[in-house]
Amino acid sequence: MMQMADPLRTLLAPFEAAITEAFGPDYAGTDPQLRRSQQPQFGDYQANVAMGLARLLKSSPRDVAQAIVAVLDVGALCEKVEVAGPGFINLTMRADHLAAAVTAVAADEMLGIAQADTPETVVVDYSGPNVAKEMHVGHLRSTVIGDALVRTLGAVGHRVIRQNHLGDWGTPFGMLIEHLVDLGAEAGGQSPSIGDLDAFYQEARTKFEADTAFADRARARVVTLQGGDETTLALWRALVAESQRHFQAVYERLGVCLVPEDLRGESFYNSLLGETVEELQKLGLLVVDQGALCAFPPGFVGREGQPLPLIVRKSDGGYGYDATDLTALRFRVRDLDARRIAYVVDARQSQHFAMVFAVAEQAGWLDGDRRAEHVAFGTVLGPDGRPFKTRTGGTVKLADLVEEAVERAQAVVTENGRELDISERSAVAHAVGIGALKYADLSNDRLRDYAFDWDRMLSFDGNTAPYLQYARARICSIFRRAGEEGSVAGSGVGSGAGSGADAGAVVIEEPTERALALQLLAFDGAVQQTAELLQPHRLCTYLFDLASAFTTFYEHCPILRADSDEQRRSRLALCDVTARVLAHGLDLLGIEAPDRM
RNA sequence: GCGCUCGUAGCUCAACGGAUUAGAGCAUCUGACUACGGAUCAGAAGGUUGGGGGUUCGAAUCCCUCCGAGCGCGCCA
Repeated sequence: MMQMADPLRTLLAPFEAAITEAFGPDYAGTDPQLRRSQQPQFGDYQANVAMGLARLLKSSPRDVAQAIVAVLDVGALCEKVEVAGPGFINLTMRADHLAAAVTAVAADEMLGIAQADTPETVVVDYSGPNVAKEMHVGHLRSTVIGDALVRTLGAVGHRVIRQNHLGDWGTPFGMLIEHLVDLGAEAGGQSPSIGDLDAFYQEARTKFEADTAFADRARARVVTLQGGDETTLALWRALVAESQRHFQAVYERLGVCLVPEDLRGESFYNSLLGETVEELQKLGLLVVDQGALCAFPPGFVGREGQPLPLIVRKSDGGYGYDATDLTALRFRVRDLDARRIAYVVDARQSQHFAMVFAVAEQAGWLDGDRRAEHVAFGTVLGPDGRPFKTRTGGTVKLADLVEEAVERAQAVVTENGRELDISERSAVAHAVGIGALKYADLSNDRLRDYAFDWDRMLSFDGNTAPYLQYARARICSIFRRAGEEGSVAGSGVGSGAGSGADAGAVVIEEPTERALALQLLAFDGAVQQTAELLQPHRLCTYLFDLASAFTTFYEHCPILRADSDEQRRSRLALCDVTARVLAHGLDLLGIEAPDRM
């Protein structure tokens, strides 16, 4: 375990000790409320605890702050500690300590990311496409946000279980299977390639609505499917397999972690639905209402003010998604032993999940130790401020979106890329296009709707993936140059990050070096916050600020032409850590960082 | 009708209940280069944080209310 690098962590213990010493054991464990200072004039960090504490102590905030500072032992860390304003404690770090802390980060494979004291099993439910339908822009957010959370939660030491809640069961499959039969699948024994999944779905739907005989067959087919008829199941499996090939192709193109083993579709829970009903019934949580078996979680009312049910079993004896979601939650708690379950699903389903979670709490599946969270997100909007559609008003297919992103990136890279051969140019276009697409989604607060804009997301200026990738590529270029100058044999750019072969001990002298160091040390905090709040945009903001801090440093501080060899090696070390943090941070977002662009 | 979410600079977005001056990026205007990658940097201008109350030493943030936008609200998922 590396020593703590982030001063916000290092300062914690001295502050807690000082608070206890100043005010007695009753105040042990008081949060000192340490923060980065917003402005340089207020130091590097500040503690805001005095204002709140003054209220409890019936004292003035400044006196409380003074009392803490009087016994605060941070001489090895800080060069200045002062009480300011209403009672802020402003801390200015010693340059040698910052330098040592950055050096510690450089020596750490995790770049300062602390591992959870008590690792938890976290289930992340994301992507969730529907069989026989192509993934569309609506699946982009769930897939991209979920994947970033999977990576980030894993990075802080949790055991992450991915669950792709495939829509592979239910009433639509009657018509889909009948349509498949009409196409001759049953006779030939070989499933036809579905090709255009959406067209297939639409054809089935059209027939279902126009042809009553077909509709009757479809409804009957649902019953035989759920009854376990082998012939029907074979057709269903063919349908699912064909769809899975499509999904997996998109996942691989998009570079998300999901693999076939992560698929746990609705059909999986079919055999467990009865147990769920039984258990809820024993607990006395179910009542029959209008022929359906319902749970009525308290506090939810419908249009007429009547209690709103979760329909655990429909009046026709079948099961809907209320039952499936309850069963899936129970399975995740009981069989997967989840402590935390994150549902990365559209915000429009918030009431549904609130009700599912409420019933799960009544059933004792969730409690203080086991929590479920709806990681809700808003809609992707087009230029008109309405949900993003194609020019003809159709849904935007995810696969098309991905290809267009790569094509547009290809054009930009071709225009600007230097010394890149064809194959490298293509790889860079892929990294930039996919990165831009993902970053545009991740960099906004997920709860808000966001406006989709190709030009903005692919710009090299502003809070975009290309800007971050470019900042890192420039650093790689410095190391290539350093290598060419022959100062250190074998100095090159590693695949994952910059190379530190030419780097030495960090020395902090210039203000821009100091600002960069402070930002580098905040990586851990940004990652922890992202994992705790499940908000990837926090990591995006951090990385953008880091890239900005780097370019400022880069403008002000000559690196290869530094005044001394020691200074040069120190600055190369800062470059190296910056490149590695950028690459690692982007990787946590599921974004590649090419060495050259 | 009830409920959920959102409302911050011309545009796109940040901001853990904290500091005189609410931050960035686009766009606009000024500057700086034969460059450690100009796919850059420095600076200016631009906001009664939708309106109004309240809590607090301190509010964009918490509470109430009104206005506006979006989305939900019984057997589809």
